[in-house]
This record gives sequence, C-alpha cells and structure tokens, in this order.
Amino acid sequence: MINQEDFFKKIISHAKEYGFVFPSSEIYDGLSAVYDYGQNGVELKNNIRQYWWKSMVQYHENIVGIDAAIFMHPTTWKASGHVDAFNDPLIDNKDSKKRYRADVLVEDHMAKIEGKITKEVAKAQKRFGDAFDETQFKTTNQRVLDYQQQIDTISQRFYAALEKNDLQDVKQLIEDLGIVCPVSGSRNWTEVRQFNLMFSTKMGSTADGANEIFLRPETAQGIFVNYLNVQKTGRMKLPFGIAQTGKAFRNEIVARQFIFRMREFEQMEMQFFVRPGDEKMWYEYWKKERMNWHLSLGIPADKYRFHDHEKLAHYANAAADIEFEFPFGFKELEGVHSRTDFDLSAHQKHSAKKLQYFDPETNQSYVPYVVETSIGLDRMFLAILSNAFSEEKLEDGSERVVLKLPALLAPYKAAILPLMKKDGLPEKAREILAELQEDFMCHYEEKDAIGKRYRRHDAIGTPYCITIDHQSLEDNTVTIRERDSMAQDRIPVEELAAIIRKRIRPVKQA
RNA sequence: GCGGGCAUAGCUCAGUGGUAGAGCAUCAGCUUCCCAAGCUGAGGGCCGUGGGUUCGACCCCCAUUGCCCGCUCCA
Repeated sequence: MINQEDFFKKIISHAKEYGFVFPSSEIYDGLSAVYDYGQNGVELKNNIRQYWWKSMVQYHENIVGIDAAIFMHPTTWKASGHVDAFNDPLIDNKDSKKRYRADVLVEDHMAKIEGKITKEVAKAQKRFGDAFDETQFKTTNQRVLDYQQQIDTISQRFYAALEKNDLQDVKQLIEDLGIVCPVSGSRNWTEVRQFNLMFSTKMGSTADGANEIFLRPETAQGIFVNYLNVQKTGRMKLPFGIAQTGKAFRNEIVARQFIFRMREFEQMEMQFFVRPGDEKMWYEYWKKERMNWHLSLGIPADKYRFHDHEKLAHYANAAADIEFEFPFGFKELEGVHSRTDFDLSAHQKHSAKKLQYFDPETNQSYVPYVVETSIGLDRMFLAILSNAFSEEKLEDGSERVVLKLPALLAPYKAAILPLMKKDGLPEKAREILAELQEDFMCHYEEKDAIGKRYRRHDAIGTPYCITIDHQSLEDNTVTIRERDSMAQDRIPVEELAAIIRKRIRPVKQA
C-alpha cells in the first residue's frame, strides 16, 4: 500500500492528464487555489449536480428550485451576519510563527484583568463572611476600581479602533498592554492585517459613483431573500423546500488540498422551511435522507460518518457534518444544519418586510424555522474521484488504472469501438453511435488496438465499451464490456439502450 | 502569512559553466479479429518568470510566481 500523500498526488495528476481538472490560467503560472474543469471533469460535475437536483427537486413534490444571482444587495450580508462575523484582524508572532486573531488577544487580556477582580472578590468574601456585600465591595474597593478602570480604558480604545478600522492602533494597543505570545513569550508582533472572508467588487459604471458589493460567500441567502416570492407564487405550504446550486466565493486564509478548499467553489443547497417546533424532526429526517443519497451511489458506508458540532455557528441550534474519508482523512463533505428562524428573522428586521407564513391549521402567522442541507459540489467531485481511482494488477502481470466511477456519474456512458478500421466496421459502429447518442454521452474511437482503447476508457471511467466486430455485420449483435470486471457479453444491438439504461441506475436505499 | 522542498518535451524524469536527452504519449503510414502488440517516419522545449555574476548560465547568486508538506484559520 502506497502512502496517502502519494496516492493523493496520483489522483491530482490523473485528473489533469485525463481532462478532469486543470489549474486555472495555467499558461500564466496558474492562480492560487483556483481550478478549471476540463472536458471530462465538466461532465462528471454536471452529472453530480444533475443527480442531486433530481433527488431533491424532481423526487420531492414539496421542493422547488431557484437560481438566484451571485450579486446581492449589500444589506443581505449585514443581515446574515457575514459582515460582522467574518472580518477578523489577524496578527502573527514572529518568533513562534503562530497566528492569532488580534481581537481575541485583547479580549483575553481583558478577561485576565476580569479574573483578578473575581479573585479580589473571593478573597474579600472569605474575610468578611456572611456580612459581605459584593456590589458594595466592587464599587468601593480601590483595587477593584483600578482594575475596572483598566478594562474600561482598554475596551473603549479597542472598540473605537475596530470601529474605525484603525489596525495600527490595534497593534499599538497590543504593544502598550504588553501582551505576549503564549507560545514564544515574546512581543515580537507583525502588523495587524484585516482578513475579509468576502470578495468585494464595485457595482456602477464609474468608480467614484460605484457601490461596494460582495460576491456571495454562500448560496443560502439567495434562497432566504426569495422565500416569500417562492412561497406566494408557488402557493407553497409548510413544510417545503427551496433548492439551489451555484458558485460561492470565500477568501480563505489558506486554500489548499486541490479542489477541496477553493476560493471559488460551487454549492448545492436546500433550505427546508418548517413549523417552529418541528425542526428537530426534520433535522433528523434530512440527516438520514442525505446519507442515503450518498450511499445510493454505491460508495461503501464506512467511507462516510456523521460529525455532530459541539460549537454551533451564530445561526444554528443543531448541526452535523457528513464527513467523507478523503485521501487526507475524514473531512466535511456536507452539512445539515438546523438554522432556526435566524435568517428569515434577520432579513425581516433589516428589510422591514414581513417574512411570515400564515398557518391555516393553527390560524397563526410566524416566521418559519429552517433546516438546511448544504453540500460542496467540488468536494463531492473529489470524493467520487478519489474513491473511484484505482490501480490494478492484472493476471497477465500488466497494470491498469481504472476510475471506478458510479456509472450514473461517468462522463461517458459508453464507448463505441469498431474492432478494426476497415471492412465496414466503422460505418456499422457509427450507426450504433447515432442511435445511442440520443440517450447517452458516447465516445467513438477507431484508432489503436482494441486493448489500448479499452484501457483509455478505463482511465476516464467509461462503464461500458461496445465493440463492433465482423459478426456484428452478420447478425446485428455486439459485445458489451463491463469496466470493472472486464467481462464481455454478446447482445443484440436493439437491446443496447435498454441494457445500459438499466445498469446505470443508482442503488436504492431502504 | 511563516518555515522547508520542488519547477527541464503532453506525462515521468536524466543531464553538464560551453546554447539539451531518454522512456511513454501524440500525429501519419503499414501490419493486426478482443485487453496499453510490432515496424517506419514526423512534430514538439528562449530548461517557470525577471534580474545579477561570467567571455559564456538549464547549471552559481538574488528576487518573483506557482505547486507540495508543516504551522496558523475555518460557518
């Protein structure tokens, strides 16, 4: 068994060599953490997206889809919490090479002083016993007053600096307070730099008259702001869902591991609106439903696991990840979150538009609760690809590289191969190609020996190779070769489409 | 952002201070009735980019970009 790191590298180079994933703008030396999908990659990616869409929208009568724009009104991100929650001032300690959030350092420092007050109080309490009046002590004891004064001074200056975005003063404050790095113990700090999660750009034809807007960091908000539009025009009754796939953009501090963490990526999200109080039930429902979706692709169950969040985001009351065992370990692939009424309430407040649902059963209006399923399309792509990649040693001692992709997702469903480039075999093969193309992505190839063509299609995951030989001209039969087993059957041409269609179905889950 | 490593043909890699090679792949032709066959021929590289040292740099030095590993961050 080769080590995981080498295995991952092989997958990356295979992805490039066979037209799945290219580094972005490669002829200009690439662009960090951005990748392009090639001729085979785009098919696989489309197929994953399509299968997700079918599973969510087509198979659920109470789920509909939308496609909201990437540009959104700036207030959207104020309401969602992204503007406030993801603007972190960062600072590095040059000696320990550790990075900290500058605000956390200062807050910790204040907490330390706070701790001293608590200690004084505890000491005094011991001294005075039952007669101790904490409030009085805190307002009269000089030492406590001094500490409190310190905290007030720091916090005043600190929050003023943050408000004005005065990062130099934040650094100055850290120096003035003599804050040291917990690891190196030194005060050798870099400048404070602002980290912004969201990419911004200017909307407007002239720079001076333009407004700053953001590229969405998640697709979910496009659903929330359209909640009322869809509910009204679709006459949707709770519970119902809105699904959407699309690009999102995050300015990651460290974006790495191939397409696992990219700055531009694609999400597939579904927000499910439920009656308050029902959210736990639906949260459990969607956890199970989404796991079944993954298993329906025939990937072993032990590659997946749930990871329940201990620490919850500002909008959630329950959250679990579906993790997948990537070549670099178990990592988040999909999130199922119970988002409460946080988002709709926030938008209701910021927009001053009523985002409520009138429930005829209870005769009440309320803001619905939301259960979200959110999966990274690129991560799914990587999960499928890394699970499929295998190198096999054959009985004759030769080796082959096979992408054992779920047939449903493979870029090509069938390769149409005349055994030889003469005697009318290509003509016959093209007839069959024209027939199958109506239903499936097919690839015609007549160059090179048949074995070589088989291997080429193994490498891009084509599940079926249809070979046309001399017998085909006589009795209208062909051989169909199965990718994983390499076994061949001879079947009548007219049955081909039905057989392929039947074999590429997903695995039904209980 | 910091530390370390890497960058030569489409891919995997050799290489020497005196202006570049192999295997595979690609293309053309011949041969071949089922798992990377053979023969013949062809195309393809200002040796990541920009400076410097030198008579002369793919090679030495500096910078820069990208990738990989580790740290940091992560809804």
